Amino acid sequence: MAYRETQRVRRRKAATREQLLRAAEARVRAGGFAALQIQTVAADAGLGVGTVYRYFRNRDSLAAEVFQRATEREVAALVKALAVPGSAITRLHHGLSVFARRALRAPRLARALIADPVSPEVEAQRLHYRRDYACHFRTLLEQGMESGSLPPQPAELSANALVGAVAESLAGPVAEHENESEAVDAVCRFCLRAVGAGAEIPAADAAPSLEINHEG
Amino acid sequence: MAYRETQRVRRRKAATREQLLRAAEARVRAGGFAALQIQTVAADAGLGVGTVYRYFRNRDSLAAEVFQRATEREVAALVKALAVPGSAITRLHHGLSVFARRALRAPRLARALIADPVSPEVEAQRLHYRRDYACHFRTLLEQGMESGSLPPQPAELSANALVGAVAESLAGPVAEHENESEAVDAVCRFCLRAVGAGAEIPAADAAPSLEINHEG
Amino acid sequence: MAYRETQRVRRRKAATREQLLRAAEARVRAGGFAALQIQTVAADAGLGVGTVYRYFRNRDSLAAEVFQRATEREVAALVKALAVPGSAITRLHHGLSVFARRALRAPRLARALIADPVSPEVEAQRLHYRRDYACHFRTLLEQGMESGSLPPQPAELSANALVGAVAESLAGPVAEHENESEAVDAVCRFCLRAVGAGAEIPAADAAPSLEINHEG
Amino acid sequence: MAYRETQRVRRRKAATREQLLRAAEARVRAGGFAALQIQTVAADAGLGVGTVYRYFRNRDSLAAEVFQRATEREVAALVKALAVPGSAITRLHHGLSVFARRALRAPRLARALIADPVSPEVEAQRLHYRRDYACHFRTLLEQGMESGSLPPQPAELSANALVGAVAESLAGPVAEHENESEAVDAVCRFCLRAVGAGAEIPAADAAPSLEINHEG
DNA sequence: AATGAATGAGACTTCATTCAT
DNA sequence: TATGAATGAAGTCTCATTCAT
Repeated sequence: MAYRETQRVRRRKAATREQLLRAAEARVRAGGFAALQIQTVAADAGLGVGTVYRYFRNRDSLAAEVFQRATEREVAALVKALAVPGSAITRLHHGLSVFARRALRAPRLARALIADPVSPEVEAQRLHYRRDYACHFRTLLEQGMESGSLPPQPAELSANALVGAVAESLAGPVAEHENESEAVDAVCRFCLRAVGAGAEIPAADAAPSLEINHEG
Repeated sequence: MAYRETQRVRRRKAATREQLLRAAEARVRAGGFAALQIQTVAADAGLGVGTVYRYFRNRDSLAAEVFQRATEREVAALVKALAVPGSAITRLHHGLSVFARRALRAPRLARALIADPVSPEVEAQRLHYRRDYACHFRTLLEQGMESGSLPPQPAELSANALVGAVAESLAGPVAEHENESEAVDAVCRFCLRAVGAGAEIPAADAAPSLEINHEG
Repeated sequence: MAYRETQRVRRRKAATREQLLRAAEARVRAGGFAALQIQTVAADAGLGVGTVYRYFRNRDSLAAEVFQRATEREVAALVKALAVPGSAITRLHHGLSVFARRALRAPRLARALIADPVSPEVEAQRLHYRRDYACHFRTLLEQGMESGSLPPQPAELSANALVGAVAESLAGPVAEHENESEAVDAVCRFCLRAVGAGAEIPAADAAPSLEINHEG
Repeated sequence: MAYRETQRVRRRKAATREQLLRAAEARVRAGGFAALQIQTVAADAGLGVGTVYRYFRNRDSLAAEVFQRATEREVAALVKALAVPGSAITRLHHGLSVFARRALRAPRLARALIADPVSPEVEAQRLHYRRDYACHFRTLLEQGMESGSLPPQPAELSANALVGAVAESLAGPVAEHENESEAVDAVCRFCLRAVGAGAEIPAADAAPSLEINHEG
């Protein structure tokens, strides 16, 4: 009756890891990366401190994985949003809209991913994933420039500026808005104008209205 | 005699306070608010730790004042930049250009003021001063809208978006640029288009070229 | 059938125990008793940590047994070396030579057995086995004294001093030697003189040259 | 009334440092370097944990200094003992006698200095100081060899062997002795014979009888 | 019987703050 | 008034041991 890593155990382990990551992300979501503390996370997950170290080499590794997962989720949501038919500008609009909405719903998390001071290990993740993220905006911008529908501009810088504009206005520490939808619309218009697509901004009532699934 | 003594003392106290604030800001400039540590600051200023507590109630108070002074300096620089003759858009352009350049020269400080996680006490300062800061952009935007040279838009949100766009693209953790002047120009154009002044963007060689005095 | 089953099981259990002890000793050999960690040993042996506790009550028990086996092996090697024909001094020379060579080949292990700080449980083992070990030297010394070929001396103390002299000079933390054989010879001469057999030291080329089998 | 580091404060600081080093050494003296724990030492010294770190960079630094001081004291005692008039052998005898007595009085400390496993930082100290220590024995041995009163032998190895012989027989984990003076005498004789000075060993009642001051 | 996931006591270290000088 | 010595709460990480599977 030798020990076998049963299906059940494996599932439980995966669940524990998941639990830890969820607890960790919940903390980050509420208080940024400074709030990701081993003891707290362990307690939140209903586990012992030592257990955390069975699943993650150290605090930074846990933080890096929280970062990675959250960012990948954002990237996935963006990619999905961009997968609509239409011109580069239309798709950019969709992407911005989704990004904006998500930032609005989880502002502290958005800031954490975009601007929180983090350890070098996590910073590396940031560089990696942000490049990935910005890349999608960049590609659209380049398409738009090629087709002549967007004026020439440094795509990389514009992409970062878009991220900054949305994040700061909707999820920044001083952000404030009465009506969420209006804020999203306004930021989208701001961004589209910013990249030079102002003329083609659809009417407000034609704005993309996608459902958002924050766990997706 | 007694009076002069008092005055001399008062002057010395002011100088000590100044020293501490300078040392503290230098740290923030290099490593954000996390780098503002009492012992380090005291040592940098050539003073004792206890002395810090004679001039500031606690670490947060010191941080708040560093924050305040730095922001006030930024506001002053902005106000000065906006004090040029010309249309709202021209002045906005000047303001953005100055803001961008300053962010570029002191990126870590810019991030610290705009996005670093801080204690509630400092966060209050942020709210106060950022409102002040954005107000100047807002006023110009409102003027532009009134005169019809800018399309209608929520001024507050646009102002924040401008700050975010500049900060993230020039001073953000992923910011990267080969040529500083070009980056500044590009961001300015991005911003002017964003607020709807795209058509009136001056040629690059007509861009405002102001000297910057970082201590000013 | 049932009997053979039992025997097979018994053999397997013995093999597992052996595996653990081997892995544990390997660690001690490399890093002393501090390097004997349950998790490491289990992993090295390709077994689970829980399994370790099936075969040993706790860490100290495992350490004690590692200690015992290693010391017994040393004692056996010594006894074998002493089982040569010849005078007490000749045999002592053989013994020292073997001891020295073994210490030289496994210095960290030698230090672990002789000097590493260990738990009281293991310390008890040390006392027991070291007495056993020294006993053989002691016996020879006493024979030598009786026969008049060695001057009177407290045999127990001399025996310990011999162990210390060899261990420290060949396996001590500051030990250093260019040529192993010469070092062994030199220590042997040192020891023989120490016990008062200086005059009878054989020429270097007549030194005993025994094969050493470290697993034996 | 500017703060001045008064004589009194300076003295108190020195006293605190001393207190910490004493407490630390006391622990080492009782339980080896493993017993040198920050919390324990702080408590023993009647100080807070943080205070330890005002005086020592970290645990290893404290350990290194304990090591250094203790070893320097041993070296000094040895040097003083060797500063008697007489032949190399006479002086060697004095030195061994002092070394032996000190090892006997503080056996755990002696073992800690000579054989305890320590961090690389402390190990470096060991190498440095042991070389220093052995050097004195070595010099005498070399003098003896030159003058023909000692047979040729590798001085370095002999010196280490002397240290090992004394330490193991008097301070080793298995050391045991009814009469301290006799043990010291016996070891000295053992050592003198070992280096080839057997014939010149003074009568037991002519053995050097130096006072020992362990704090000296 | 074997396993390894879970545990938590215990060690180290940092840094804001206090207080005697 | 200025100082910096002293403090200890809080955070990270390790590793022997237990226990459900």
